[in-house]
Amino acid sequence: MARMKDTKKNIFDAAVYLFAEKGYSRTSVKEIGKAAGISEPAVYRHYESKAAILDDIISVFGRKLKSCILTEKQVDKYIETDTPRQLLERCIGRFSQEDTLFMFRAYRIVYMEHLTNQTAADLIISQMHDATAESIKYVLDRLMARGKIPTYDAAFYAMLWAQSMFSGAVIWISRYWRGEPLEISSKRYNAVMECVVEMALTGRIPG
Amino acid sequence: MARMKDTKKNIFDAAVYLFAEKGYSRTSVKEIGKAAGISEPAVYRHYESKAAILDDIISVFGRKLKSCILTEKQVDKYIETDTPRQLLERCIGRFSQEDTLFMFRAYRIVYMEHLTNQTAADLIISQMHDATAESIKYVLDRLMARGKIPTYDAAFYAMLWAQSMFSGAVIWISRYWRGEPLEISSKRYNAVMECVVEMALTGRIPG
Amino acid sequence: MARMKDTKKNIFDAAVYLFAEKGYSRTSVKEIGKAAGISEPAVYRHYESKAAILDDIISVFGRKLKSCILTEKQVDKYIETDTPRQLLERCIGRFSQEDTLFMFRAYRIVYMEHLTNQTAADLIISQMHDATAESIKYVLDRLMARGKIPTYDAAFYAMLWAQSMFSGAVIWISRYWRGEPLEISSKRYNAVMECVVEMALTGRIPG
Amino acid sequence: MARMKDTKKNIFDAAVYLFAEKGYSRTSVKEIGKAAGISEPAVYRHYESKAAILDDIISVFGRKLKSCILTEKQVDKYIETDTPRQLLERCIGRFSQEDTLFMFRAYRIVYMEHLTNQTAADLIISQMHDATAESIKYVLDRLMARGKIPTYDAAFYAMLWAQSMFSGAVIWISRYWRGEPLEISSKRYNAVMECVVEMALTGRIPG
DNA sequence: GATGAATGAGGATTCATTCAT
DNA sequence: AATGAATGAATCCTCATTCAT
Repeated sequence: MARMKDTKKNIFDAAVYLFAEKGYSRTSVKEIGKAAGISEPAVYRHYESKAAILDDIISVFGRKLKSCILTEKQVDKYIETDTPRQLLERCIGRFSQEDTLFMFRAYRIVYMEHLTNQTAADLIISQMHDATAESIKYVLDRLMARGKIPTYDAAFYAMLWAQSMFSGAVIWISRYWRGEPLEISSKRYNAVMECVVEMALTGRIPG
Repeated sequence: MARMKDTKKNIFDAAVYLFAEKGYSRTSVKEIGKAAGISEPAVYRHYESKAAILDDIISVFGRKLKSCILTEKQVDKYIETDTPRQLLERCIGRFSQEDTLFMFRAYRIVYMEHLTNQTAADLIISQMHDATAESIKYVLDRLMARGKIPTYDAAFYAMLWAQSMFSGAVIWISRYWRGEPLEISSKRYNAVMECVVEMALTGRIPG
Repeated sequence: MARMKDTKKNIFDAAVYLFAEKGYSRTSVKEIGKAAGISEPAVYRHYESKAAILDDIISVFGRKLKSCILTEKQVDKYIETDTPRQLLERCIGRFSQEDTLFMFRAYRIVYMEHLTNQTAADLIISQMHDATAESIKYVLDRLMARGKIPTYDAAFYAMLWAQSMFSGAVIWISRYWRGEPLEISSKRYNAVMECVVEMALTGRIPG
Repeated sequence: MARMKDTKKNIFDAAVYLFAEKGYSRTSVKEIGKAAGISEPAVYRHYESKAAILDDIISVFGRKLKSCILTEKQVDKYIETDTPRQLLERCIGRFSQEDTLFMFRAYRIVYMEHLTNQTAADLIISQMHDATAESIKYVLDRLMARGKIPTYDAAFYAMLWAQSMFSGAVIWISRYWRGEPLEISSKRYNAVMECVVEMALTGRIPG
């Protein structure tokens, strides 16, 4: 039924909003219900527990995040047609416009919880960090093999890149939450990432 | 009275341990009291509220952190005697042996709370990130001015460096908390930082 | 409609099973519905409330129980053809094979609830205990009048008999519920009842 | 501190009263607190959980009950000085005046819960029933060995006796709860037990 | 006739904090 | 200076029941 799906979506959205705003443990199920336009117990029709909502959020976040990381197959395909710069820019990982707000909030949630939530921790370390670094390393290796970029320690640079993305995202989000206009935070973040790409292309610090 | 100071120290230490282990909101004042060897209400003799303990921890953390960032004065002094590599390695920011465990835990706490705690957020963004980047930029600028290192975009590289330190610390701590032996996490972190220094010296990605 | 009757029967059976297994108040209407293969609100089509289901169970149980107690008419009939032992064995009260499981469970339910449920309490005291004792007393009186068994205090012995049946049933059921094989519990119970009959016949404790 | 012990005693007493009156699951912690003159959370200062209160009640009940069952040592001692009737009357198991009300209520509680509470079930079956029967069998055996009572199947009669006590207690309590004056219920119970003793002495049904 | 959705009332339990001692 | 006791508020969650569809 459309109704049910709507309500579940409302709960999900409300929880994403509230968890991001106040933190998981500071948000009560009652508030979630209220924000979703239903009563507290009604929440339990759709989610087994408060924790289940968080799990759902984390898992959706993880899935969307994963889809931003280039697979080897994708790299193999794009490398044939993209310029090196185009290919590397694909690695910066941008979310579709419509997902941005969700990702934004989910990022924050996962961040807050990752030190006490196993799944969130795995997500950040394994997926956001390690998988991203691996994917970038693959791209760099392929470009080096084809002589498209200078040769250097791809593993190290991939890790630096991943850390920069990771860390940049946190800083960027935090600034935004503290009131900095989105465009400015965003611009800062992008400026750094541009340089990161530049460095990958030339093998040297720009400037 | 010495006794009182001891007790306050015990509360502080107990809170650091517990907040790091379970998170601020999942730790009860009762537990803190118990771990400090006193009763729950006794905690209120020394701290006005639970939040006051957190504030204290964050502020101590901030102070210690700040002392790791080189001031311009210090840079001006060291630059006369250190080799470039020595000077840059001072920027990596290591804590004295005896503070390591505290910093370790406080890092975690500040991290968990920084998205809902203004002070913690300021600390991370302004101090850990911006101040660190600024300090490094100053070092790079001075070294470039003296022709000791190649010329490149010092502002960008300082930011990359700061992000790497910042992000590395998170990953490193998380891995440790998830059970990875300290030496391994630590070695990974150091390896990356070595490369960061190397890059600063040569202006190019190593390898 | 046959369908409707079936559904009601399903609800009844499911409730008997669940109430016996977990107790009335620990069983939710949802569970009953689920076990009956229907939805929660559908239960209310057939029973006004949860309590109404319990009432139904107790009343069915009471009816079946009553049919096990010999009426004076029956006694007057059987006494002409049965041996004293045969007649007394009729008083032990056995359920038809097909009802055993239901009685078993209902016994348990009535037992659990009889201290807070008026109907159940009446059932146990008036019917199970008093009516049984009365019926047995009638049998003993008739047998004594005919000189078939020795003369003794029939009222007292009938009460002892009833108590033994009653108490034996509880113990027997409890042992079974705790995992003792049915045959063993059953054998123990029957052994005692055999002796009870023997005593009634001889007027003395056997052995 | 006297205060604490008082409060815990109050909680205990309130719980005994309420559990007996309404059943364990129909009684809320709030009610217990109120009846004990404290707030709901204060109950948790003294008992870990609602279940812990029940456990305490059952355990106290069990202890008092046990002290009513004659040990072999006691039997060996009393047999030297008591008349057979005196010794057998010791087996009927009476509680001290001051404990009567508690035992009364606890009996009811244990009864209600014994079908879903392991400890209560063990208590009833192992202790109330089996241990009582064993103790009585020991007494009968000793009296027979000394030729003080006729020889008969002591095991069977001990079980009959135990069942009668057990069942009698339930009936007696239920009648009382339903409004029958205590003296009448009590007199009925005692009358039956007198006959039980008489039978044990003579080996035949009295009257 | 049946069900998905919803809810008000209430359940056990935890917690930060206060206060009398 | 320290604590045992107590509490109001809030938390997550369950349940019997109703109602629109």
